[in-house]
Amino acid sequence: MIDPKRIRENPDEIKKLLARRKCPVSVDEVLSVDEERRKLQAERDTLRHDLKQASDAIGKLKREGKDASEAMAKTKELSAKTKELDVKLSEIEARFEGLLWQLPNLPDPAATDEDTVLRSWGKKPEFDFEPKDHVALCEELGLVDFRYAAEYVGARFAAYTGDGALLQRALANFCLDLHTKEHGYKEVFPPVLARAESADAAGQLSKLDDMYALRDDPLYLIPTSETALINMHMGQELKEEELPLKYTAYTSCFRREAGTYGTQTKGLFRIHQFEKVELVQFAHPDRWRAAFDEILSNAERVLQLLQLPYRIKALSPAEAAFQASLTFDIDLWAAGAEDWLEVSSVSNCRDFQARRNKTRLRLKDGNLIYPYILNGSGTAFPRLIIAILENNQQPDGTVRIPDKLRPYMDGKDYIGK
RNA sequence: GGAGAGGUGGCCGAGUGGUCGAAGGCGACCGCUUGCUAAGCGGUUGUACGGGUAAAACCGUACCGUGGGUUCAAAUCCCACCCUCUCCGCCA
Repeated sequence: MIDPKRIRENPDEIKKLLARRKCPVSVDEVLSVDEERRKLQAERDTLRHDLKQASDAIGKLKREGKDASEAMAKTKELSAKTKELDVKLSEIEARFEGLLWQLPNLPDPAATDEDTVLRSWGKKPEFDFEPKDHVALCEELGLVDFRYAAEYVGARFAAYTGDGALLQRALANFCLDLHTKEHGYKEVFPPVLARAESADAAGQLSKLDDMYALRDDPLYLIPTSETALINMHMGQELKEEELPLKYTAYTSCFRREAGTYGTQTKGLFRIHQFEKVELVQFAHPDRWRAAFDEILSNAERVLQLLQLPYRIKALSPAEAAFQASLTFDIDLWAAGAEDWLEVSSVSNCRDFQARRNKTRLRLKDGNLIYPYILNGSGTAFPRLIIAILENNQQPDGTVRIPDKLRPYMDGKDYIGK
Protein backbone atom coordinates (compact mmCIF):
# COMPACT_ATOMS: atom_id res chain seq x y z
CA MET A 1 0.00 0.00 0.00
CA ILE A 2 1.20 3.46 -0.84
CA ASP A 3 1.19 6.01 1.96
CA PRO A 4 -2.17 7.80 1.53
CA LYS A 5 -0.69 11.04 2.86
CA ARG A 6 1.89 11.00 0.15
CA ILE A 7 -0.82 10.63 -2.47
CA ARG A 8 -2.74 13.54 -1.03
CA GLU A 9 0.29 15.78 -0.69
CA ASN A 10 2.02 14.96 -3.99
CA PRO A 11 -0.69 13.80 -6.36
CA ASP A 12 1.20 14.80 -9.49
CA GLU A 13 4.33 12.94 -8.49
CA ILE A 14 2.27 9.83 -7.74
CA LYS A 15 0.42 10.04 -11.05
CA LYS A 16 3.67 10.35 -12.93
CA LEU A 17 5.19 7.36 -11.17
CA LEU A 18 2.13 5.17 -11.56
CA ALA A 19 1.87 6.02 -15.24
CA ARG A 20 4.91 3.83 -15.68
CA ARG A 21 3.05 0.69 -14.73
CA LYS A 22 -0.25 -1.08 -14.99
CA CYS A 23 -2.67 0.55 -12.59
CA PRO A 24 -6.34 -0.37 -12.42
CA VAL A 25 -7.55 2.75 -10.59
CA SER A 26 -7.10 6.43 -11.13
CA VAL A 27 -5.32 8.63 -8.65
CA ASP A 28 -7.99 11.28 -9.10
CA GLU A 29 -10.62 8.87 -7.91
CA VAL A 30 -8.53 8.06 -4.85
CA LEU A 31 -8.18 11.77 -4.13
CA SER A 32 -11.85 12.57 -4.46
CA VAL A 33 -12.91 9.65 -2.27
CA ASP A 34 -10.31 10.72 0.26
CA GLU A 35 -11.68 14.22 0.33
CA GLU A 36 -15.20 13.01 0.81
CA ARG A 37 -14.03 10.69 3.53
CA ARG A 38 -12.29 13.46 5.45
CA LYS A 39 -15.28 15.72 5.21
CA LEU A 40 -17.57 13.02 6.48
CA GLN A 41 -15.28 12.13 9.34
CA ALA A 42 -15.17 15.75 10.53
CA GLU A 43 -18.96 15.82 10.58
CA ARG A 44 -19.28 12.51 12.29
CA ASP A 45 -16.67 13.36 14.93
CA THR A 46 -18.45 16.56 15.86
CA LEU A 47 -21.78 14.82 16.13
CA ARG A 48 -20.34 12.04 18.21
CA HIS A 49 -18.68 14.55 20.47
CA ASP A 50 -22.04 16.16 21.17
CA LEU A 51 -23.62 12.80 21.77
CA LYS A 52 -20.91 11.84 24.23
CA GLN A 53 -21.39 15.01 26.21
CA ALA A 54 -25.15 14.55 26.30
CA SER A 55 -24.76 10.98 27.52
CA ASP A 56 -22.33 12.05 30.20
CA ALA A 57 -24.82 14.63 31.37
CA ILE A 58 -27.47 11.94 31.66
CA GLY A 59 -25.11 9.82 33.68
CA LYS A 60 -24.53 12.71 36.02
CA LEU A 61 -28.25 13.33 36.50
CA LYS A 62 -28.85 9.69 37.30
CA ARG A 63 -26.03 9.57 39.79
CA GLU A 64 -27.57 12.53 41.52
CA GLY A 65 -30.87 10.71 41.57
CA LYS A 66 -32.58 13.19 39.30
CA ASP A 67 -35.01 12.46 36.49
CA ALA A 68 -33.27 12.12 33.14
CA SER A 69 -36.06 10.95 30.91
CA GLU A 70 -36.39 14.24 29.08
CA ALA A 71 -32.69 14.42 28.33
CA MET A 72 -32.74 10.80 27.23
CA ALA A 73 -35.55 11.40 24.78
CA LYS A 74 -33.72 14.37 23.30
CA THR A 75 -30.47 12.52 23.00
CA LYS A 76 -32.11 9.65 21.20
CA GLU A 77 -32.43 11.74 18.06
CA LEU A 78 -28.80 12.77 18.20
CA SER A 79 -27.81 9.16 18.59
CA ALA A 80 -29.78 8.14 15.51
CA LYS A 81 -28.19 10.86 13.41
CA THR A 82 -24.72 9.86 14.55
CA LYS A 83 -25.36 6.27 13.62
CA GLU A 84 -26.48 7.27 10.18
CA LEU A 85 -23.22 9.10 9.62
CA ASP A 86 -21.27 6.19 11.07
CA VAL A 87 -22.68 3.95 8.39
CA LYS A 88 -21.93 6.41 5.61
CA LEU A 89 -18.42 6.94 6.89
CA SER A 90 -17.57 3.29 7.11
CA GLU A 91 -18.87 2.79 3.60
CA ILE A 92 -16.64 5.48 2.22
CA GLU A 93 -13.71 4.29 4.29
CA ALA A 94 -14.11 0.84 2.82
CA ARG A 95 -14.21 2.34 -0.64
CA PHE A 96 -11.08 4.35 0.06
CA GLU A 97 -9.23 1.32 1.40
CA GLY A 98 -10.36 -0.72 -1.55
CA LEU A 99 -8.90 1.79 -3.97
CA LEU A 100 -5.66 2.09 -2.03
CA TRP A 101 -5.16 -1.65 -2.03
CA GLN A 102 -5.51 -1.75 -5.79
CA LEU A 103 -2.67 0.68 -6.38
CA PRO A 104 0.57 -1.09 -7.31
CA ASN A 105 3.80 -0.11 -5.62
CA LEU A 106 5.57 2.98 -6.88
CA PRO A 107 8.49 2.23 -9.17
CA ASP A 108 11.95 3.06 -7.95
CA PRO A 109 13.22 6.28 -9.53
CA ALA A 110 16.23 4.38 -10.80
CA ALA A 111 14.17 1.80 -12.66
CA THR A 112 14.43 2.15 -16.44
CA ASP A 113 11.50 1.73 -18.79
CA GLU A 114 13.31 -0.96 -20.76
CA ASP A 115 14.57 -4.21 -19.32
CA THR A 116 18.32 -3.75 -19.06
CA VAL A 117 20.99 -6.38 -18.78
CA LEU A 118 23.43 -5.07 -16.20
CA ARG A 119 26.11 -7.71 -16.23
CA SER A 120 26.72 -11.37 -16.71
CA TRP A 121 28.84 -14.09 -15.18
CA GLY A 122 30.35 -17.33 -16.47
CA LYS A 123 30.85 -18.76 -19.89
CA LYS A 124 28.22 -20.40 -22.02
CA PRO A 125 29.25 -24.01 -22.57
CA GLU A 126 30.28 -25.16 -26.04
CA PHE A 127 29.75 -28.63 -27.38
CA ASP A 128 31.31 -30.64 -30.17
CA PHE A 129 28.06 -32.56 -30.42
CA GLU A 130 24.42 -31.63 -30.76
CA PRO A 131 23.23 -30.80 -27.20
CA LYS A 132 19.89 -32.20 -26.10
CA ASP A 133 17.24 -30.27 -24.29
CA HIS A 134 16.31 -31.13 -20.71
CA VAL A 135 13.16 -32.99 -21.69
CA ALA A 136 15.15 -35.52 -23.66
CA LEU A 137 17.77 -35.77 -20.93
CA CYS A 138 15.14 -36.26 -18.23
CA GLU A 139 13.47 -39.00 -20.20
CA GLU A 140 16.65 -40.79 -21.14
CA LEU A 141 18.07 -40.62 -17.62
CA GLY A 142 14.73 -41.35 -15.94
CA LEU A 143 14.78 -38.15 -13.90
CA VAL A 144 11.23 -36.97 -14.42
CA ASP A 145 8.10 -38.96 -15.20
CA PHE A 146 5.98 -36.53 -17.18
CA ARG A 147 3.58 -39.20 -18.37
CA TYR A 148 2.76 -40.32 -14.86
CA ALA A 149 2.40 -36.74 -13.59
CA ALA A 150 0.01 -35.91 -16.42
CA GLU A 151 -2.16 -38.96 -15.77
CA TYR A 152 -2.07 -38.53 -12.02
CA VAL A 153 -2.80 -34.79 -11.74
CA GLY A 154 -2.79 -33.19 -15.17
CA ALA A 155 -0.71 -31.37 -17.71
CA ARG A 156 2.25 -29.28 -16.71
CA PHE A 157 3.16 -31.04 -13.54
CA ALA A 158 6.35 -32.95 -12.89
CA ALA A 159 7.09 -36.07 -10.89
CA TYR A 160 10.77 -36.38 -10.16
CA THR A 161 12.04 -39.93 -10.01
CA GLY A 162 15.30 -41.63 -9.06
CA ASP A 163 18.28 -39.34 -9.48
CA GLY A 164 15.89 -36.57 -10.53
CA ALA A 165 14.27 -36.68 -7.10
CA LEU A 166 17.69 -36.89 -5.50
CA LEU A 167 18.86 -33.87 -7.48
CA GLN A 168 15.87 -31.89 -6.31
CA ARG A 169 16.56 -32.83 -2.70
CA ALA A 170 20.29 -32.15 -3.13
CA LEU A 171 19.62 -28.66 -4.42
CA ALA A 172 17.27 -27.91 -1.53
CA ASN A 173 19.87 -28.96 1.00
CA PHE A 174 22.68 -27.24 -0.84
CA CYS A 175 20.84 -23.91 -1.03
CA LEU A 176 19.52 -24.04 2.51
CA ASP A 177 22.93 -24.91 3.92
CA LEU A 178 24.48 -22.05 2.01
CA HIS A 179 21.92 -19.46 3.04
CA THR A 180 21.66 -20.51 6.67
CA LYS A 181 25.29 -21.33 7.43
CA GLU A 182 27.08 -18.80 5.28
CA HIS A 183 24.61 -16.04 4.57
CA GLY A 184 23.01 -15.85 8.00
CA TYR A 185 19.36 -16.56 7.20
CA LYS A 186 17.00 -18.24 9.61
CA GLU A 187 15.35 -21.26 8.08
CA VAL A 188 11.57 -21.46 8.15
CA PHE A 189 9.39 -24.29 7.00
CA PRO A 190 6.03 -22.61 6.65
CA PRO A 191 2.58 -23.87 5.72
CA VAL A 192 1.99 -23.77 1.99
CA LEU A 193 -1.58 -22.65 2.56
CA ALA A 194 -2.43 -19.07 3.38
CA ARG A 195 -5.52 -17.07 4.16
CA ALA A 196 -6.72 -14.53 1.67
CA GLU A 197 -5.56 -11.65 3.88
CA SER A 198 -2.04 -13.01 4.06
CA ALA A 199 -1.83 -13.41 0.32
CA ASP A 200 -3.35 -9.99 -0.10
CA ALA A 201 -0.75 -8.44 2.19
CA ALA A 202 1.96 -9.86 -0.01
CA GLY A 203 0.24 -8.38 -3.05
CA GLN A 204 -0.72 -11.68 -4.57
CA LEU A 205 -4.46 -11.32 -4.49
CA SER A 206 -4.07 -8.97 -7.40
CA LYS A 207 -3.36 -12.16 -9.32
CA LEU A 208 -6.20 -14.09 -7.76
CA ASP A 209 -6.74 -16.17 -10.85
CA ASP A 210 -3.19 -17.42 -10.59
CA MET A 211 -3.71 -19.00 -7.21
CA TYR A 212 -5.19 -22.36 -6.39
CA ALA A 213 -8.10 -22.04 -3.99
CA LEU A 214 -9.51 -24.74 -1.75
CA ARG A 215 -13.09 -25.83 -2.11
CA ASP A 216 -14.17 -25.90 1.52
CA ASP A 217 -11.94 -23.35 3.21
CA PRO A 218 -11.05 -19.75 2.38
CA LEU A 219 -7.43 -20.69 1.85
CA TYR A 220 -5.02 -20.53 -1.04
CA LEU A 221 -1.96 -22.51 -2.04
CA ILE A 222 0.91 -20.07 -1.91
CA PRO A 223 2.45 -19.04 -5.24
CA THR A 224 5.79 -18.44 -3.51
CA SER A 225 7.08 -18.70 0.06
CA GLU A 226 7.44 -14.93 -0.08
CA THR A 227 3.78 -15.01 0.96
CA ALA A 228 4.63 -16.92 4.10
CA LEU A 229 7.85 -15.12 4.97
CA ILE A 230 6.77 -11.51 4.57
CA ASN A 231 4.01 -12.24 7.08
CA MET A 232 6.40 -13.55 9.74
CA HIS A 233 5.84 -10.41 11.80
CA MET A 234 2.36 -9.34 10.75
CA GLY A 235 0.82 -7.06 13.33
CA GLN A 236 4.07 -6.82 15.26
CA GLU A 237 6.39 -4.04 16.22
CA LEU A 238 10.01 -4.74 15.34
CA LYS A 239 12.91 -3.03 17.06
CA GLU A 240 15.58 -1.24 15.07
CA GLU A 241 18.29 -3.22 16.87
CA GLU A 242 17.00 -6.56 15.60
CA LEU A 243 17.24 -5.61 11.93
CA PRO A 244 17.95 -6.88 9.42
CA LEU A 245 15.80 -9.97 9.94
CA LYS A 246 16.66 -12.59 7.37
CA TYR A 247 14.52 -15.61 6.56
CA THR A 248 14.83 -18.42 4.09
CA ALA A 249 12.34 -21.13 3.25
CA TYR A 250 12.20 -24.11 0.94
CA THR A 251 8.68 -24.81 -0.22
CA SER A 252 6.63 -25.95 -3.09
CA CYS A 253 4.98 -23.09 -4.95
CA PHE A 254 1.71 -23.35 -6.80
CA ARG A 255 0.61 -21.34 -9.80
CA ARG A 256 -2.29 -21.82 -12.10
CA GLU A 257 -0.80 -19.42 -14.65
CA ALA A 258 -3.95 -19.52 -16.72
CA GLY A 259 -3.47 -17.92 -20.09
CA THR A 260 0.24 -18.51 -20.46
CA TYR A 261 -0.14 -21.51 -22.73
CA GLY A 262 1.94 -21.55 -25.84
CA THR A 263 5.13 -19.90 -24.69
CA GLN A 264 7.95 -22.02 -23.38
CA THR A 265 5.81 -24.62 -21.72
CA LYS A 266 7.95 -27.60 -22.48
CA GLY A 267 9.02 -29.98 -19.72
CA LEU A 268 10.05 -28.30 -16.48
CA PHE A 269 10.06 -24.79 -17.80
CA ARG A 270 6.69 -23.63 -16.57
CA ILE A 271 4.84 -26.01 -14.29
CA HIS A 272 1.98 -25.57 -11.85
CA GLN A 273 3.94 -26.79 -8.85
CA PHE A 274 7.58 -26.01 -8.45
CA GLU A 275 10.08 -25.88 -5.66
CA LYS A 276 12.00 -22.87 -4.62
CA VAL A 277 14.23 -21.54 -1.87
CA GLU A 278 13.18 -18.03 -1.00
CA LEU A 279 15.08 -15.24 0.75
CA VAL A 280 13.35 -12.42 2.61
CA GLN A 281 14.79 -9.55 4.57
CA PHE A 282 13.16 -6.99 6.83
CA ALA A 283 15.37 -3.93 6.67
CA HIS A 284 15.63 -0.36 7.86
CA PRO A 285 14.40 1.91 5.04
CA ASP A 286 17.76 3.67 4.91
CA ARG A 287 19.56 0.40 4.39
CA TRP A 288 17.38 -1.24 1.80
CA ARG A 289 20.00 -1.05 -0.94
CA ALA A 290 22.50 -3.04 1.10
CA ALA A 291 19.84 -5.67 1.75
CA PHE A 292 18.87 -5.72 -1.92
CA ASP A 293 22.46 -6.17 -3.06
CA GLU A 294 22.99 -8.83 -0.44
CA ILE A 295 19.99 -10.89 -1.53
CA LEU A 296 21.09 -10.57 -5.11
CA SER A 297 24.60 -11.71 -4.30
CA ASN A 298 23.27 -14.55 -2.12
CA ALA A 299 21.31 -15.83 -5.09
CA GLU A 300 24.24 -15.30 -7.45
CA ARG A 301 26.46 -17.29 -5.13
CA VAL A 302 24.28 -20.36 -5.67
CA LEU A 303 24.85 -20.10 -9.40
CA GLN A 304 28.54 -19.37 -9.10
CA LEU A 305 29.10 -22.37 -6.86
CA LEU A 306 27.19 -24.50 -9.34
CA GLN A 307 29.19 -23.01 -12.21
CA LEU A 308 26.15 -21.86 -14.14
CA PRO A 309 26.42 -18.84 -16.45
CA TYR A 310 23.90 -16.12 -15.74
CA ARG A 311 23.04 -12.51 -16.37
CA ILE A 312 21.48 -9.85 -14.18
CA LYS A 313 18.63 -7.93 -15.68
CA ALA A 314 16.97 -4.81 -14.30
CA LEU A 315 13.24 -5.09 -14.87
CA SER A 316 11.11 -2.26 -16.18
CA PRO A 317 8.33 -1.08 -13.86
CA ALA A 318 5.80 -2.42 -16.34
CA GLU A 319 7.24 -5.93 -15.95
CA ALA A 320 7.72 -5.89 -12.19
CA ALA A 321 5.33 -7.55 -9.77
CA PHE A 322 2.43 -5.54 -8.31
CA GLN A 323 4.13 -5.25 -4.92
CA ALA A 324 7.65 -4.55 -6.17
CA SER A 325 9.30 -1.18 -6.49
CA LEU A 326 12.60 -2.33 -7.95
CA THR A 327 13.30 -5.75 -9.40
CA PHE A 328 16.40 -7.45 -10.75
CA ASP A 329 15.99 -10.81 -12.42
CA ILE A 330 18.66 -13.44 -12.66
CA ASP A 331 18.55 -15.41 -15.90
CA LEU A 332 20.38 -18.67 -16.33
CA TRP A 333 21.76 -19.81 -19.63
CA ALA A 334 20.35 -23.15 -20.72
CA ALA A 335 22.45 -24.68 -23.48
CA GLY A 336 19.83 -27.08 -24.82
CA ALA A 337 17.04 -24.56 -25.07
CA GLU A 338 19.60 -21.97 -26.11
CA ASP A 339 17.75 -19.45 -24.04
CA TRP A 340 17.91 -17.51 -20.81
CA LEU A 341 15.71 -18.81 -18.00
CA GLU A 342 14.59 -16.67 -15.11
CA VAL A 343 15.64 -18.41 -11.88
CA SER A 344 15.42 -15.57 -9.45
CA SER A 345 13.67 -12.30 -9.04
CA VAL A 346 15.02 -9.96 -6.40
CA SER A 347 12.67 -7.19 -5.34
CA ASN A 348 12.52 -4.27 -3.02
CA CYS A 349 8.92 -3.87 -1.96
CA ARG A 350 9.72 -0.90 0.27
CA ASP A 351 7.02 -0.47 2.94
CA PHE A 352 4.28 -1.64 0.58
CA GLN A 353 3.78 -5.05 2.19
CA ALA A 354 4.60 -3.90 5.72
CA ARG A 355 1.79 -1.37 5.52
CA ARG A 356 -0.57 -4.07 4.39
CA ASN A 357 0.22 -6.58 7.09
CA LYS A 358 0.92 -3.99 9.78
CA THR A 359 4.52 -4.86 10.45
CA ARG A 360 6.04 -1.82 12.07
CA LEU A 361 9.44 -0.71 13.12
CA ARG A 362 10.25 1.11 16.36
CA LEU A 363 13.33 3.22 15.84
CA LYS A 364 15.87 3.94 18.53
CA ASP A 365 14.64 7.54 18.67
CA GLY A 366 11.17 6.25 19.51
CA ASN A 367 9.58 6.93 16.14
CA LEU A 368 7.35 4.29 14.65
CA ILE A 369 7.71 3.60 10.94
CA TYR A 370 7.30 0.74 8.51
CA PRO A 371 10.27 -1.49 7.71
CA TYR A 372 11.17 -2.27 4.13
CA ILE A 373 10.64 -5.83 3.04
CA LEU A 374 12.80 -7.32 0.30
CA ASN A 375 12.67 -10.72 -1.28
CA GLY A 376 14.43 -12.85 -3.81
CA SER A 377 14.52 -16.42 -4.95
CA GLY A 378 17.62 -18.23 -3.98
CA THR A 379 16.77 -19.99 -6.32
CA ALA A 380 13.94 -21.73 -8.25
CA PHE A 381 14.72 -25.38 -8.92
CA PRO A 382 13.06 -26.62 -12.03
CA ARG A 383 14.96 -24.10 -14.07
CA LEU A 384 18.13 -24.68 -12.11
CA ILE A 385 17.72 -28.35 -12.95
CA ILE A 386 17.15 -27.52 -16.62
CA ALA A 387 20.39 -25.54 -16.74
CA ILE A 388 22.42 -28.11 -14.82
CA LEU A 389 21.27 -30.89 -17.11
CA GLU A 390 21.61 -29.03 -20.39
CA ASN A 391 24.90 -27.27 -19.62
CA ASN A 392 26.66 -30.24 -18.11
CA GLN A 393 25.60 -32.93 -20.54
CA GLN A 394 28.25 -35.21 -21.97
CA PRO A 395 28.60 -36.80 -25.41
CA ASP A 396 27.60 -40.16 -23.94
CA GLY A 397 24.30 -38.76 -22.67
CA THR A 398 25.33 -38.56 -19.01
CA VAL A 399 25.37 -35.36 -16.98
CA ARG A 400 28.31 -34.14 -14.95
CA ILE A 401 27.28 -33.09 -11.45
CA PRO A 402 28.74 -29.75 -10.30
CA ASP A 403 31.50 -30.31 -7.71
CA LYS A 404 29.76 -28.53 -4.90
CA LEU A 405 26.64 -30.60 -5.36
CA ARG A 406 28.37 -33.96 -5.24
CA PRO A 407 28.38 -34.30 -1.44
CA TYR A 408 24.61 -33.92 -1.63
CA MET A 409 24.34 -36.49 -4.45
CA ASP A 410 25.79 -39.51 -2.67
CA GLY A 411 29.25 -38.43 -3.86
CA LYS A 412 28.39 -39.27 -7.46
CA ASP A 413 30.22 -37.46 -10.27
CA TYR A 414 27.75 -38.13 -13.05
CA ILE A 415 24.06 -38.74 -13.44
CA GLY A 416 23.54 -41.75 -15.67
CA LYS A 417 26.80 -43.54 -14.97
C1' G B 1 -15.28 -32.68 15.09
C1' G B 2 -17.22 -32.51 20.67
C1' A B 3 -16.87 -30.36 25.88
C1' G B 4 -14.82 -26.67 29.04
C1' A B 5 -11.77 -22.15 30.04
C1' G B 6 -10.04 -17.79 28.08
C1' G B 7 -8.66 -13.45 24.50
C1' U B 8 -7.84 -6.12 28.02
C1' G B 9 -1.99 -1.31 26.47
C1' G B 10 5.41 -3.42 24.75
C1' C B 11 4.48 -7.53 28.57
C1' C B 12 1.66 -9.30 33.06
C1' G B 13 -2.98 -8.24 35.09
C1' A B 14 -7.70 -5.71 37.50
C1' G B 15 -12.16 -4.21 35.80
C1' U B 16 -20.12 -6.91 34.84
C1' G B 17 -23.63 -0.43 32.04
C1' G B 18 -22.13 6.19 33.03
C1' U B 19 -16.87 9.18 37.19
C1' C B 20 -12.72 3.85 32.02
C1' G B 21 -8.11 5.07 27.18
C1' A B 22 -8.87 1.81 31.13
C1' A B 23 -6.32 0.36 38.53
C1' G B 24 -1.84 -2.12 39.87
C1' G B 25 2.72 -4.29 38.47
C1' C B 26 6.88 -5.17 34.98
C1' G B 27 9.71 -3.04 31.23
C1' A B 28 11.43 1.45 28.79
C1' C B 29 12.60 6.73 28.99
C1' C B 30 13.64 11.44 31.84
C1' G B 31 15.04 13.72 36.48
C1' C B 32 16.70 13.49 41.56
C1' U B 33 19.24 10.74 45.11
C1' U B 34 22.48 7.23 47.56
C1' G B 35 29.97 5.13 49.32
C1' C B 36 29.38 -1.10 48.40
C1' U B 37 28.15 -3.88 42.79
C1' A B 38 22.95 -1.37 41.67
C1' A B 39 18.85 0.19 44.87
C1' G B 40 15.39 4.18 46.32
C1' C B 41 12.13 8.43 45.14
C1' G B 42 9.37 11.52 41.53
C1' G B 43 7.67 12.02 36.62
C1' U B 44 6.79 10.35 31.55
C1' U B 45 5.42 6.33 28.53
C1' G B 46 -0.42 3.10 23.20
C1' U B 47 -2.11 3.23 18.07
C1' A B 48 -4.99 4.97 13.95
C1' C B 49 -7.84 8.64 11.56
C1' G B 50 -9.40 13.80 11.29
C1' G B 51 -8.53 18.99 12.60
C1' G B 52 -4.50 22.27 13.79
C1' U B 53 0.95 23.90 13.19
C1' A B 54 6.55 25.97 9.40
C1' A B 55 7.23 21.91 12.70
C1' A B 56 5.57 20.98 17.49
C1' A B 57 2.15 21.95 21.24
C1' C B 58 -2.82 21.23 21.20
C1' C B 59 -8.13 19.66 20.01
C1' G B 60 -11.71 15.83 18.35
C1' U B 61 -13.08 10.75 17.23
C1' A B 62 -12.26 5.62 17.24
C1' C B 63 -9.89 1.31 19.21
C1' C B 64 -10.28 -3.75 25.48
C1' G B 65 -9.96 -10.83 19.56
C1' U B 66 -13.35 -9.67 14.85
C1' G B 67 -18.15 -8.34 13.02
C1' G B 68 -23.16 -7.18 14.18
C1' G B 69 -27.04 -5.90 17.94
C1' U B 70 -29.44 -3.65 22.54
C1' U B 71 -29.03 1.37 25.05
C1' C B 72 -29.23 8.32 25.80
C1' A B 73 -24.55 5.65 27.17
C1' A B 74 -20.89 -0.80 26.17
C1' A B 75 -14.29 -3.41 27.90
C1' U B 76 -18.80 -4.56 30.75
C1' C B 77 -25.33 -7.05 28.24
C1' C B 78 -27.00 -10.15 23.60
C1' C B 79 -25.79 -12.81 18.81
C1' A B 80 -22.36 -14.77 15.20
C1' C B 81 -17.50 -15.77 13.95
C1' C B 82 -12.08 -16.18 14.71
C1' C B 83 -8.00 -17.47 17.74
C1' U B 84 -5.43 -19.67 22.18
C1' C B 85 -5.28 -23.29 26.18
C1' U B 86 -7.12 -28.03 28.59
C1' C B 87 -9.67 -32.64 27.96
C1' C B 88 -12.06 -36.14 24.49
C1' G B 89 -12.44 -38.02 19.46
C1' C B 90 -9.82 -38.73 14.80
C1' C B 91 -5.15 -39.20 12.54
C1' A B 92 0.68 -39.40 10.18
